[in-house]
Amino acid sequence: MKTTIDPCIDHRSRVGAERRERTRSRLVESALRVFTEHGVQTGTIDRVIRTAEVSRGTFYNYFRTDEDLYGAVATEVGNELIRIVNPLVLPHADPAARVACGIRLVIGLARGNRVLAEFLVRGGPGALRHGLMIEQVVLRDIALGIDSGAFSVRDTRLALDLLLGPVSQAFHTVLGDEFPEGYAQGLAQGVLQALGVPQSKAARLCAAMLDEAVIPADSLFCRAGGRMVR
Amino acid sequence: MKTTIDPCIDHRSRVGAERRERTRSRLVESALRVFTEHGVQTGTIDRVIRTAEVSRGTFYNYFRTDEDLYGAVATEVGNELIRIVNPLVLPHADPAARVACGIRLVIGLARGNRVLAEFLVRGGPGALRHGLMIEQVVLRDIALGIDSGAFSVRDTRLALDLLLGPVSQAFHTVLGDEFPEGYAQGLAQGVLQALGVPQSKAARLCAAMLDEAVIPADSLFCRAGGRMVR
Amino acid sequence: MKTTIDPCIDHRSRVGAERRERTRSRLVESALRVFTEHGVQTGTIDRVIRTAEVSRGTFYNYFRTDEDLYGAVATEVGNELIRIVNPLVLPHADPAARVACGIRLVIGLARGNRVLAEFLVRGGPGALRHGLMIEQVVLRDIALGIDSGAFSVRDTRLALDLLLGPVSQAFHTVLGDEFPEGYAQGLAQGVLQALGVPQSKAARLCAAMLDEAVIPADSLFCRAGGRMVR
Amino acid sequence: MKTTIDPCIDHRSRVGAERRERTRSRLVESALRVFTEHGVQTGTIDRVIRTAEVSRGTFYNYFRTDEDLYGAVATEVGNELIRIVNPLVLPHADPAARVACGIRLVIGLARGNRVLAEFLVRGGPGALRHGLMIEQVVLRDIALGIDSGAFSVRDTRLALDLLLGPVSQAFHTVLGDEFPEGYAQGLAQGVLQALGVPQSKAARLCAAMLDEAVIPADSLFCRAGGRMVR
DNA sequence: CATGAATGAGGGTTCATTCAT
DNA sequence: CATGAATGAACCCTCATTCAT
Repeated sequence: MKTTIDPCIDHRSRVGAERRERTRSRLVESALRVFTEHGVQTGTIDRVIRTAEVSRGTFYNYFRTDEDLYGAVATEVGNELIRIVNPLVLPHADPAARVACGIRLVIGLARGNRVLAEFLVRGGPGALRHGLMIEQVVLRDIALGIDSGAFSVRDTRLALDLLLGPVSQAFHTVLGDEFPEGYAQGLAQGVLQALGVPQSKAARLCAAMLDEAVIPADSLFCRAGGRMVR
Repeated sequence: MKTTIDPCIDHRSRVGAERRERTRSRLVESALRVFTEHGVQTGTIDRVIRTAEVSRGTFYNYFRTDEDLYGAVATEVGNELIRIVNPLVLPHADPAARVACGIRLVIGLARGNRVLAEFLVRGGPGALRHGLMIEQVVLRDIALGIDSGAFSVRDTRLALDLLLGPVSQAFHTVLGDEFPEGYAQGLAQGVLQALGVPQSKAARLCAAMLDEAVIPADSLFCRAGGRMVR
Repeated sequence: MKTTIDPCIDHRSRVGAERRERTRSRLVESALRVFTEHGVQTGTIDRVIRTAEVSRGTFYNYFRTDEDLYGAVATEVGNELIRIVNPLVLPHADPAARVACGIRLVIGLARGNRVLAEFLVRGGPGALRHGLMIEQVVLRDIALGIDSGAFSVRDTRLALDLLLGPVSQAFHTVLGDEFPEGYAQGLAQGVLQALGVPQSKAARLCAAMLDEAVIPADSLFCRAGGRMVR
Repeated sequence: MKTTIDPCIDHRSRVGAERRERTRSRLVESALRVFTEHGVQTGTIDRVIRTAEVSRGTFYNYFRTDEDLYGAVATEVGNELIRIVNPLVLPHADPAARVACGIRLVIGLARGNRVLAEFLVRGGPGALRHGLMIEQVVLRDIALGIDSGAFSVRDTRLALDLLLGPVSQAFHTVLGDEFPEGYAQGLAQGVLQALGVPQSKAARLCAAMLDEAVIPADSLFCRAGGRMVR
């Protein structure tokens, strides 16, 4: 009605939007923590709102159902992974190098941050399918490898299974008691060979020095309480 | 006088034991069917007893909790798998051949019987750990391959992840819409290569003719309602 | 700005707290009624929530188990008894007079309000031990009587058994078909004599006029549906 | 049909009757043990048949419901009490002496045999009402005392409450941690005084020497596993 | 938007009792 | 009579979701 109050509304709505975003983040963080500690199962919401110190009603202002929440967390986890790993993978031109690098980095991250590993394990095989990580990154490099002749596999689907399968198992191993020396390199090498990269090249690529990925202190994984291990 | 009673008692207890065994089987079958159709989640018991046409109380005469039931089913599924696949794998002396054969057979079985595939997918990664299958069969052949030098992988754990990971993903693919031509052979070949078998040998082994495994009509998988597909 | 929010919050939380208190009261009342009519046994919760016209979930927002509920009711019953009887007992300086007065009043109350009698009988001997009644009132007067030489009993435990035992039986009698003329006085006199008060004094004290205790209309006992008898 | 088989039938039926009686006894014993250890509550029958090493069906050949069983046990406990106590009470001509003697003996028995005390406590106040003990023995002596002028109480019902009340509490005390010196005599004396026996006479009667009641080794109480204490 | 009391469908478990063998 | 598998009504309890304030 009065144009003079516009800036005021603007201010209010901007403040409100920020508030809203902060609350949402708190919920996602708390949910990740809860999934990590208790798995994806019944009783989640109670724990989440207690962890986030938010009321029940507030929760439902942000997520309509618990699956909605799960999807949001999985998506953000995927995006965060990309944000951390992608910059370190992209410099490599060779698709095989990219895959090797990506696998080793992800396993390294999971080792250093149990929150991540737990979530991927607890969430089941579906956890990796949410968000955009798979689509954007893995498929991109697989396609590149097939097209360039670096991989001898012919089928995209098959390649995906040969890659994600071992990585998925790796998360289990990461959480287990014993973590064999050179496991990450070995796994990456195995995957490359499975895709058709010659053993010698695979071995060489996986033995290469690797800058360890570093999780930013303000990352979702850290905010969700992941204590750095090792 | 005394001896005339014995057979009577024997008869009674034998009849009782048989009845008991039949009921237990009905429950396990029904549970497998339910897991298959609805996944491993809440609400299981109700559905199982309805499917088995058995009272609530009867259920608890056999299984103390739903996890107990799940364990029983997983164990029996594993045992049944061994019973079917093992005889066809054992004739091969070469560990690589065994692995190739085993993988292809299992995928074939899963294709032919959705009950099996669904259960393995729905049950999550844990489903394969129950029972004795892994211990007895897979580890046996992996150890054989490592010891004989057929595989170049050094670590058992690593080898296991490189093998079970892709197979696990394969079950997903089996249930999906598209099943690429030559997928099973491709996957087996990939696994062999991952384990360090030279590409040429891997390709040859996986292209070999293979007697399709046949599921006995009285098998748990069939009793549980698996419609044969293709 | 800030201060204008506070009253709002205050208001909300006050309304919430009141509502909560009302619901809790409804549950306790209903429970007392149920214990009274059906005894303390299995099947309580269902009946309570039906009587209180409250959902199952609501019940568990207030009491974690049925024993929890029982404890709450017993405690409140005890407290209510004290609240009613104590003011009439305290004016007496003589411990023997206090005991006589207390016993007669309680029996009178039980006669006038079956809810009370039923609960004390159904709840078993443990019902009287909850809350603070015994500790605060009975033991206080017994100790007084022993110390002042009014009672010849020496042991507190013994005195308690000689007092609570007959009173406990009295509740049964109150609920029975026949209630002998002068029963309450007789019982009180017997207890005093048991404690060592001379027969003549005991008789005199128990024959004294007694203002009947009156149960406030808003008392738990009335709210729980006790129809006044006689 | 044939008269010649009569003796045979007789023999068979006699043997059968004995068998039957033995099984019934086993069940009653087991039930007493179970009531003693777990109280009178749900889950009884399972425990009883397991203790008696008898099948479910057999149980129902002897008792139609669980209350039926409880009644049988209470009755037998009462009868056994009479069988042990009565012979030691009857020699006394004075009703006051009889009551004093009876109370002291019963408390002594309960002290020496926890099975007895537990059952009487667990079973609630109703336990003493079953069977014939009360009718035959207690009432007999109370009537005697009133008629002879030994007791000044006038009402039978009142006298019963003044007697059974304290005894009932005594069972609780017997099971408690501390058992005051001279408790049994004190309680008996208190009861006598309550009934109107002069303090001096009551004190004298309760201080008299007392042959301790001895529980026959083949008594129900012993067979039910009561370890003798003290 | 925040709050938290209330909801109630949904699931799990027990146990007295029946009944075919 | 003995047996024990089967029954199912009756309970207890949880938790995702709604809604008045």
